Amino acid sequence: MLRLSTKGQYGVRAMFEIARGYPDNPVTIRKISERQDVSVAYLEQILNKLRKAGLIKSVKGPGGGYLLSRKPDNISIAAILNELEGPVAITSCLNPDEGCVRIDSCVTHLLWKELGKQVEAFLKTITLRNLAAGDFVKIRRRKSS
Amino acid sequence: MLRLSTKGQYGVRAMFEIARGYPDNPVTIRKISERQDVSVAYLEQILNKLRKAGLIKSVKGPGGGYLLSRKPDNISIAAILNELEGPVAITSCLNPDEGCVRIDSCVTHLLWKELGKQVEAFLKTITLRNLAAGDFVKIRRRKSS
DNA sequence: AAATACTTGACAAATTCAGTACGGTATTTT
DNA sequence: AAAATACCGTACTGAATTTGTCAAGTATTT
Repeated sequence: MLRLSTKGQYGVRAMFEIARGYPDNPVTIRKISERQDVSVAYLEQILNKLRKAGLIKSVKGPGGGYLLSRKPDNISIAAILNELEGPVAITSCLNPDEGCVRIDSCVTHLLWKELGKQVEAFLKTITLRNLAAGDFVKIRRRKSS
Repeated sequence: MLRLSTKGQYGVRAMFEIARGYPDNPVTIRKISERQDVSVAYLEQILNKLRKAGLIKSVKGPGGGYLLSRKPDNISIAAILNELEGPVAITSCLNPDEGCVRIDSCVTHLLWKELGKQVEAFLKTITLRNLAAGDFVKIRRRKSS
């Protein structure tokens, strides 16, 4: 359950590759494709979205490719996934675009909302730099009510 | 992103209704259907799985219905969703049944694994009793590395 | 001018989801 | 015993989503 689409997965991996060229060594789509084993055509769709979102910028011509727009420790996994898959929404009625007819009577509404918040918070704490270094934030649980 | 299927959602809501009859007041499918606005036929599929998993038991005949097998504070949301949707697996390669060909080279493997663990841990702390009472565990974040 | 790269939109096969339909079986009440 | 009530199980299907591919551009540098 709770699976992420391939677009999101590939997107993060692509960003990781682009981060390797930071700050001024453009990485071509072809290189990303080879290293991460994803087709060039599919990557184009993904990178296009990320570029429009301002997370990366492109340099044309020979020697060109993609570059990070910001520092690796300033780009979170949450930011990447948000562009490719939209915000975390455990249920469709939690999606801002849709709406919930039975919020008041729904006993689970708050539960899913809270879960979504937890996930989002976690993904916000992980940046491309953390990813490259392999160090993730550990969370300590504690009852509060 | 990260949406839960309706089976999981309806399953939790159905369990909530059954919990209302705890400890010895069987709740019929029809009642659950009316209260939660889910078709009887669809609920049958869902409750069947939960019964086989031992979370609920059924009483036949007039006056019959479904009962919780254990105390409400001993049934977690994680347990319910696990039966209906399988374990949390952010990526298909984290599903125990499948497998990952590129674990070693995959930079994101640990990230998704960690996220899955966090989600699972959260859902384990919430029980049907918490759900009925509306009190959820709050988590406090803290850097550890 | 050629080579290299990025850009865009349409399209389609495959998979998953959400739910229905139907034909049972078991138990209790009258 | 029969009727009523309730659960059990499989098969099927229409719709939506996912996961890509394909084709035909446009832009920039050497």
